[in-house]
Amino acid sequence: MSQDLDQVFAALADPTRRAILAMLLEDDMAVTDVAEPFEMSLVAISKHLGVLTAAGLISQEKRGRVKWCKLEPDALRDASIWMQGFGQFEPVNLDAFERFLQSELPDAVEGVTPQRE
Amino acid sequence: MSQDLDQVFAALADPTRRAILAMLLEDDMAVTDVAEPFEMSLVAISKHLGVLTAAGLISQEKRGRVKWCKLEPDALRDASIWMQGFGQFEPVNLDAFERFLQSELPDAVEGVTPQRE
DNA sequence: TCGTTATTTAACCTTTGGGTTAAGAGACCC
DNA sequence: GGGTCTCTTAACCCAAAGGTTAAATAACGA
Repeated sequence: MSQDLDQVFAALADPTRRAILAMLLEDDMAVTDVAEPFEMSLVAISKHLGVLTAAGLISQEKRGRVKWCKLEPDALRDASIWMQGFGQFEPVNLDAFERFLQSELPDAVEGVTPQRE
Repeated sequence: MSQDLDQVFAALADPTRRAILAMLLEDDMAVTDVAEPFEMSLVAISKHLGVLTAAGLISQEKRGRVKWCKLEPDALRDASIWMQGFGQFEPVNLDAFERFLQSELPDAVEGVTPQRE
């Protein structure tokens, strides 16, 4: 479905959301912990997580009072296939990927919302 | 750069723009010809082309009074690499890609902006 | 030079997106 | 039960996105 791609690409268009996905690549996380490194309210992060969930990029499971966020990389499959139709891109160049992570992981979040002090 | 990815993914999030890219996969086209199959104004298409150009996904070259639009698939490379970091996706499954094209090419544009008569 | 074709700019409108704060709902602990 | 922790909902704000029509620009063809 075309609107699935809409949602996936739109979700990926935000640097905060991409950073969240990169964090979840390491491990499942609770909402509060996801929010911790960002310079924005928990509510904002909660909304971002809602967008990611709607796009199918993560799933959220509530256990007790904490809601666990889990990466669902399969949601990227269709988008990836779509893009590959435009050209043969590297067979998983992990080095290049690492560089992206460097520029998008929590540490780099200050770059996203530049604020001194 | 993180904002490059912002622009690329944001550009891809719109079905009209993805349809345009799919059209350009076949051949370079003039702005008017790109606009022809869509049920929206030429101005709107011109703006979409501006977004695609800003994202680097196409280039536009003016020859005489017509501006030619050309696909620049390399712009997808970084985005593709980013996504592949989340999983090994099919080594270019062209069948799957064809299906996407079917659902996004001009004929399917009515599905995008559903309007009878 | 004049009308036509190709495209953009300007001005506008409405919806969506990303953020805020304040209040609410559940689950936990004592 | 009362306080606390986790997360969402509600109400709001502002900027950006996607569309419109009307007017401007620029190249062509006669």
